Amino acid sequence: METSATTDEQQQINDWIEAQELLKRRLILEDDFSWGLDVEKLRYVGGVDLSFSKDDPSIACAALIVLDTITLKVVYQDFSIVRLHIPYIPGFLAFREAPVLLELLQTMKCNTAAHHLYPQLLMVDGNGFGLACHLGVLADLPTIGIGKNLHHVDGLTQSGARQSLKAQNDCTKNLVILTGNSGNIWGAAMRSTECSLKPIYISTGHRISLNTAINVVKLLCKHRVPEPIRQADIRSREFLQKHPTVINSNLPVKR
DNA sequence: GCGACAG
DNA sequence: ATCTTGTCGC
Repeated sequence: METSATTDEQQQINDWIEAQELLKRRLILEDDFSWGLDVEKLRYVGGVDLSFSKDDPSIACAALIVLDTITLKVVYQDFSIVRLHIPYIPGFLAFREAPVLLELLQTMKCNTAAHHLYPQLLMVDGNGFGLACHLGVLADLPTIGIGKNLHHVDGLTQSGARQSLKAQNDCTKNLVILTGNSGNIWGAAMRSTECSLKPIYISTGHRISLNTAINVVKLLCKHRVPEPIRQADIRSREFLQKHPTVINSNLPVKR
């Protein structure tokens, strides 16, 4: 029995790996949108995040917020409290968090009153090469991944990234491109605020180049974490505290 | 083979 | 992700 359970889990992982391979083929790694870095044209940027209940770690509040790039104010927000059935496994975060977030996006798209605020670009917490790519392809949106930590991949490590930042001769540079052992560029580590030693990790999700992603992040960094992500983080946590028992059961439930 | 490992 | 106080500074 135990061996069959293990086999099922392994099969699950294999399915996920295959799904990721298919998604990877659909990725667009260059700028694919009509707006430039002009805030008059890039007006609405979204941010998504999940907060978890301290009592029951399977209960989460997902948030989608949209920010006006000119005022840096929140112009739209929506939340969904759900019970997650898929565990957190490093490397497979998207399979746990993407479904709720896609649903929040879909709800907004169908809402005629809010439709004009639908984000032109989405910032996702986590590293781009995981959740942000996943969401970008499935929602067909330009996405940027913002990690507060680095998921170790292709020989990259958090301490290595920090050393690279520190080792730079040019003191004015607070950004380092992260190239893995394979030669692939995975993203960038950036000190987004003068007073923050700890960098954030920026990476490409979908339909955007790393260079543009970095510039958009700089544009929206009032604090260490860019504002769309920060607001999604703050507000999802706050919503969960205010509505601790209202669980959305409209997600697929295991039977 | 083992460990490291986004949220 | 979550558990957590005070404290320093603009």
